[in-house]
Amino acid sequence: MIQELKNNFGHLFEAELLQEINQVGTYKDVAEGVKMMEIGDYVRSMPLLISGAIKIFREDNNGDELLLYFLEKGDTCAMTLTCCLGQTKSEIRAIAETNATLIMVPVEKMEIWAGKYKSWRKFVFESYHNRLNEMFATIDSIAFLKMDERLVNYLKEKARISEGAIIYNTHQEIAYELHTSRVVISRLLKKLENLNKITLHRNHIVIKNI
Amino acid sequence: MIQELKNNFGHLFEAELLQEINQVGTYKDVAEGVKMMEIGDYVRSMPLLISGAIKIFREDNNGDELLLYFLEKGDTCAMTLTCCLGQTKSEIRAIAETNATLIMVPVEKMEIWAGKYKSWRKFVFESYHNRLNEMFATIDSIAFLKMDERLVNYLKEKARISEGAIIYNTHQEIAYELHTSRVVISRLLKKLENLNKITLHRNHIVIKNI
DNA sequence: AAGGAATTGTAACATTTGTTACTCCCAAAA
DNA sequence: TTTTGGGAGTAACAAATGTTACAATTCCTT
Repeated sequence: MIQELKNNFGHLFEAELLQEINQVGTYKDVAEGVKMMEIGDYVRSMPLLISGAIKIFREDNNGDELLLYFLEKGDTCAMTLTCCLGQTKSEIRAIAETNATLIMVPVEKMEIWAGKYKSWRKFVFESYHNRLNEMFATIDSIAFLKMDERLVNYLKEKARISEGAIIYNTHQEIAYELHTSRVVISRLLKKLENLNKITLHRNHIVIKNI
Repeated sequence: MIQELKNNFGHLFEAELLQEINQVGTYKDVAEGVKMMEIGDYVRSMPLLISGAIKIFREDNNGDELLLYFLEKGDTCAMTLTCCLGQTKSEIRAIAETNATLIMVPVEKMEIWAGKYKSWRKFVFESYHNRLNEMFATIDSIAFLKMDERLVNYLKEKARISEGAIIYNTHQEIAYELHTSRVVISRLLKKLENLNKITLHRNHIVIKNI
């Protein structure tokens, strides 16, 4: 038994299902920055995230992109879940935000286990539920908040994900993820620095008090 | 057997499941404008939509609201699906956009059928998939489009839903659903009228060519 | 018919966000 | 050491959206 499997999913799945996952699943390491799924891709296996974080993007026809949410330990990809069954293409892009480890499960198992294991159904439904809620949060953010508030939320979330007070991003990168321009981000970050909430450095930002 | 059940879901579900739905489900009529679910509500039964349309709203702490998407014939509510299992509260508000008819199924059945019927699992997964895609479309709209384009999309969708070229809404109502102000909507509608795409009237809008 | 409320049109202005342009600074490469 | 390129700061301006105010019209109620 892969120990990480038991550690991260042991409380969710019964022993028999854990055994099955262990047999058919393959362990996989992904380095920070690696693109794990592209818009239009077909999905052949389902990832169970053991450690690290994955960021999920949406992109429009002009190549403008927007960060939707992060996947973390214990999560799975909602896109995969339905793409397998419906044979449809991915609507999102997935990039490793940090180094990540995951277990890949062949898609055929998904439907089989859904009929066989109640705990698996529960896991899948809850995954959907979580993803829907993340989407609601994203919509709230872009619909109801102004850019300065969105930026603060972004910084908080990044700090939480990376488990530290330093965010290693350029202003340009932040601008892409929030779908705005570098100048706007620089402007707002400077305001936050003047409010003594952060300090700015080349290539990184230190969170002090936001 | 309720005839509408067979007509709308007969191609999705096997005979045995249809029988079960028929036995435990209750037929329900909802008049246009009626609020069917409020944010914070607990959900006790699952609706299968037979006819009409239901609009789904998100609202922030200040009472600002935003139209997310419409449910139509053959759809069900994704919120219900997870709220039942997880015993969590609704994150959305549902209002009948037109007169609607639906079949209400007790929540207990959902999980039972998910173990028993492959067609039910397929239906539930596809419902989630459809809802996620609606959410993506909503996010695209508010993140990447300007208000004039959002308004055009809104008018198209409304016309499609109501199956006619006349939209019975005031500018104020449209403003609420798109989360902007009445003046902005009046301004943009007037532009569309000048482009000969619509004609404006008190309490309704005629779509000509958009 | 008169009064009042709701709906729409429109001007003027404020705010937010996006764009362009230029500078300086830092770090890595030559 | 010098060069080069990316990152960041900032001003000036443009565009989109939001706000306030008021007038005109229509419809409903009295």
